[in-house]
Amino acid sequence: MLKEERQRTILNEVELHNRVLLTDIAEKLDVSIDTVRRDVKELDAENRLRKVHGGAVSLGFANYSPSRNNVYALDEKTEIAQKAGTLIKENSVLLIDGGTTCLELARLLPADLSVTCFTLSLPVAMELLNKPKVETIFIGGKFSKDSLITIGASTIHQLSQIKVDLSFIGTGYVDPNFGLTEFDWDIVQTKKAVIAASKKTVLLCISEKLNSQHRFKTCSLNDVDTMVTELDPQNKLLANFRNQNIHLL
Amino acid sequence: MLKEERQRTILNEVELHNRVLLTDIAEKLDVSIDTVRRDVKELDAENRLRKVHGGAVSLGFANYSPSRNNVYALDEKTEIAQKAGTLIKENSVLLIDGGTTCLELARLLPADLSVTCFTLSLPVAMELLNKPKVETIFIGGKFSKDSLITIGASTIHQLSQIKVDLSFIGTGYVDPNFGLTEFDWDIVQTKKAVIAASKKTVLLCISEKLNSQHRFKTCSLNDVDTMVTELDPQNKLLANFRNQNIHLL
DNA sequence: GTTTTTAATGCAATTATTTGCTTTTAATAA
DNA sequence: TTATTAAAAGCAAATAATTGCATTAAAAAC
Repeated sequence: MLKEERQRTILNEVELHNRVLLTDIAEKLDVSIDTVRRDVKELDAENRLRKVHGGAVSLGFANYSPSRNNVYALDEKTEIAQKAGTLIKENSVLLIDGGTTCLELARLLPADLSVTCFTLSLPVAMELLNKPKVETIFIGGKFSKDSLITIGASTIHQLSQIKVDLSFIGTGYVDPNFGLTEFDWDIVQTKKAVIAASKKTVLLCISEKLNSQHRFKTCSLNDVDTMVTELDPQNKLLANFRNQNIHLL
Repeated sequence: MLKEERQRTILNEVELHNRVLLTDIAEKLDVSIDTVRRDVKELDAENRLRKVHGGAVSLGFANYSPSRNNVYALDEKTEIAQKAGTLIKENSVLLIDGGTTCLELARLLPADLSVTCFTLSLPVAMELLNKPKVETIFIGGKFSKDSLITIGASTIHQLSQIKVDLSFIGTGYVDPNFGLTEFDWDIVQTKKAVIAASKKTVLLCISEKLNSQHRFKTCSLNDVDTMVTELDPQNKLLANFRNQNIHLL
């Protein structure tokens, strides 16, 4: 039997059943497990399936790479995400909110970082699933089609059941006096629940949003522990945010 | 024997069987293996076949373009999804499982269909969020990186709290006697919970999976109400699946 | 028609791949 | 934790590919 035939058969099995055991394949093809292992290794290297301990799984839809071409102020957000990343400790339990800045944080998580990560954002979850050592737990609920996060009573109830070490949130608007505010009431309720579920909360916020406000209040500025912007903490734009019992990064 | 003639024969063999062994050809044409090797090398250089260790394969055989839509047996799955779609009633509450066939169902939901749709699959959720009139509710929990669905105690508990009109599930393996089986124990538990949370359950399954089985059992065949394959319900491949108290579509 | 040149083929020696087996190391499950 | 199972690494036998060379067949030149 030709190697190509064998690999074709393996791919078929994987595509058909999504997941196969090397031992099953070896038996089916009547070759040694070593051969199957080597084949699967090759196919994995060619990105035609994914090798896992004891078998192989279909790539299927797993290779999702959303285009981040049209992200507003991507450079600033990347800068923020990088700074925020330094706050993460190995083996801690995180919660990552929605929004493009938080998404960027998820994307930049190192591949060798072991953490447990809750999220209620669909794009963030997609990113986290690319990180081999991140255990991802999704907070379910009704989806907001606009923000791609889950919202509503069920989401909030589930958040009330957990307490994470560190959460990263975004906000629509932030002001030294009015605190964090949003346009959408449901989102505010969800963010409140996120903050309540966190020992410490980190706000990721591009400087452009500083000194802006809207109708619904999420929390006061000193309810969050750290605020990360793309600016140097000494920057004078942040003057009003000092002396607010908040750590600037 | 002319070289041209020989090469023509080789190509015929390759097209006919998708693959050939050099030794077989040499014997069949009664020339030395060297000659066959040289012929195949030439044909490979002319891109008329692909030379591999020990033989040759047809171009179509190994043809794999990573950019192309990568879903195995997409046509069959589309056919299944279309048939399954006819079972959906306006304003009903659905639950859609993971897997590429279920994903295809989600993709093909009409834009004007108003339904409430639960899911535990991340890709399915992505699709549903494109449907303006579908209210999407995600069943949260720990993510399986392989299958991109949520699994585990929390997921199952949440499933126990709901009762949907109609659920669509896939399966890894299905056999008239052994019923629906899977490779993964966690997935079986989740699927059990899905079935329990449904007034009616529809199994989407391409015919290639018929009469296959694996180690963990999800349920018996008659625990699902309808099975949809790409085949005509009268097809003889489905003979063993009739008289199983199951509706074939 | 003969000679020369060129191409095609088969053979043998060498080199490279493939494969299964064994041992060691790593990962997972109980 | 310990026991079990899988992966990796190294080895050896079998098989395939490559190369150079000799022989034969075909084509071209004289």
